Amino acid sequence: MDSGRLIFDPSCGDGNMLILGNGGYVFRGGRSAMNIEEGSKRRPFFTSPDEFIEEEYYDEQLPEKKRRLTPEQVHLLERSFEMENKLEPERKTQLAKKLGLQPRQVAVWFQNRRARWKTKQLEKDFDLLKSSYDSLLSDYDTVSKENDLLRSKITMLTENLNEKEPTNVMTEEKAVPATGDRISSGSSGGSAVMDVEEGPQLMADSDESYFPGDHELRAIGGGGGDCGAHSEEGDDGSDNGGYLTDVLAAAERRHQEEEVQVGWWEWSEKVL
DNA sequence: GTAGACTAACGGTTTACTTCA
DNA sequence: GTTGAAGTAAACCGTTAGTCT
Repeated sequence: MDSGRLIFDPSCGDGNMLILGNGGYVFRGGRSAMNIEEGSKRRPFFTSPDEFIEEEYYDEQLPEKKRRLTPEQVHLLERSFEMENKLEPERKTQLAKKLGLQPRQVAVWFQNRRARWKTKQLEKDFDLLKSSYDSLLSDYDTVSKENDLLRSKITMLTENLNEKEPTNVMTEEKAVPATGDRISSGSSGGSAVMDVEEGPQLMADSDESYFPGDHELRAIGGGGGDCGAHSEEGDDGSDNGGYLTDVLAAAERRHQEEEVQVGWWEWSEKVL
């Protein structure tokens, strides 16, 4: 950065050292210099470049305390910052001239302004993520409740079915489409079959934490197959689009990689 | 009088670029 | 022409300290 070269400025009668950085100057040789003068005099940092150059004023100013920029100076700097938050040397010089500031001051102002902007931006991003997370959580609650409802429906319907057809309804192993048809034909909830297909994961993990991490994904993924249930109609358990769906799909894929698949019937036999 | 927020300015570090051997 | 060291300038970061409410 400001390579901080120390030079002796002959224009200063009192032999104060100036620190040169970026071709600019800083009129104090360090923080201790700030205490030399008590802050009884109130005047703008530099009202104009001419005043700065003027030796008498300059000498008077040397041990000056920190001064706030005037509203006009800040306004102009802000406008300039809005146009472009990086400062090319030429623009810096122009601004400095216009504002009656040192180029170094303009550079510092931009630096601090970028830092403030970044902080604000981080706060915004945080709020955005938080609201996204809250909404996801609320979606999950909804889906979870709906899934519970559908599960109890299926339990009820399956019991009814078993009572009516006690023969080997449950014996066929790889007949998910057929069973799906069968069950959905017996109820209004065609989605129930698709939803419950992933049931074991929900059963296993539904009490897991909502917080980020593998467990969360798996917990959400547990309701995962029920992306469809998320929609009000809950018809087909597929492709609702949106972030939630993506997350659930990803969790589902991950889950499939990690765990042995359990067929619907196998699971239903255990659970129901 | 004081605590806390804001902000001008600093020093250190990193990075990109230029110059030169 | 290429390469590595040295120099320079600017950005970023964390911090300090004056100002203001």
